[in-house]
Amino acid sequence: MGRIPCCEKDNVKRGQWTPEEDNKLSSYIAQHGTRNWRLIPKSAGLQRCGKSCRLRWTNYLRPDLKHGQFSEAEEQNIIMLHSVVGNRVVILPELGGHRWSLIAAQLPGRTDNDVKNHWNTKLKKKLSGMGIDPVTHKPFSHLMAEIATTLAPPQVAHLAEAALGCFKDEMLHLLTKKRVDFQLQQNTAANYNTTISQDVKDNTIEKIKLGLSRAIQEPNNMMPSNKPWDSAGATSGNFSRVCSAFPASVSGFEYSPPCFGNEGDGSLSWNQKLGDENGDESEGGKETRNGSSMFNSECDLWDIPSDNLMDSMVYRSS
DNA sequence: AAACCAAGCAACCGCGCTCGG
DNA sequence: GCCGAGCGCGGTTGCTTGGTT
Repeated sequence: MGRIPCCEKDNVKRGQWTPEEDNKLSSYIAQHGTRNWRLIPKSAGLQRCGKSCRLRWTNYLRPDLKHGQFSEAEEQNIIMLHSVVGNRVVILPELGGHRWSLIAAQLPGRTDNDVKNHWNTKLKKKLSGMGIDPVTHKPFSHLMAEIATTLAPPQVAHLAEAALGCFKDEMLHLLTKKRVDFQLQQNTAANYNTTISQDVKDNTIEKIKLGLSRAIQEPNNMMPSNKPWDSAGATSGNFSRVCSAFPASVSGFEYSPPCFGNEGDGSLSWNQKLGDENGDESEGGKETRNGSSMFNSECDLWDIPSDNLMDSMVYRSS
């Protein structure tokens, strides 16, 4: 019981659109509108599937579309809106839309495909790099602490070890690729104004690796030695010490997206606790600082209560 | 200079919903 | 109420491009 295909695939061209095809489609739609997508390709003289024409029009040819880079304000909007609607995909149809289309509706000239691609390729990584889970918009350290409260004491130790293992690769990648380069730049500019040898670079990488391996190999230092694990709070607190083993770029801030409130006080701040030792000038630090300014800018979207936001979105999209 | 790799983007696919007959 | 066509959505794929080795 297969679904009827939207067109005969044999006679249909696929892949990249040519400028001629774009012109044909644009001029046809300008004259006749987008009444019936199945008929459009035939009438416009295109060997394309109607669905393909619709996609090309809605994602690329529509005259009101904005092409090019996303601005920082747009990125703020996407992140903030995603934190509100990102986990509500099930109930969104009741609100008259789906996740990406709802978000795109708040960004004039951007399509859902644009927003989705930008999220998947850039923003997810950006948040991850800041130590924030792009799905829940909570700091990884908070998530780990939450999980830890549900586990028995021995499992917490294993979790911590596993977490360190999971983050190790990511952190090594970030640190060795970005931080080292940045440190090298700093050293070069500030101190010596000379070319750093490959030996120094390798040495720095080795130091970072060593630090991470130590963190993994010495779980006892992070765990209480003789206290009973009698309460969830204690477990969570202990786990935060485990989390403190992560570099500042991962665990050194508090993040409170609007959709989750702030566990009591309701403030919506993003408080970067900048370390005062060696890691301060790292790329990671820079990135988090950008994040900080990002969420405390003049138009501070984090200060919009989520309910107001949803109201406004439903109102505007209806 | 060539090969390889990763990121970004455009396009495709399949599923679910809506609406008209 | 049922059925099928059409549309829209999210997930995924594959091509292109730029950077690195």
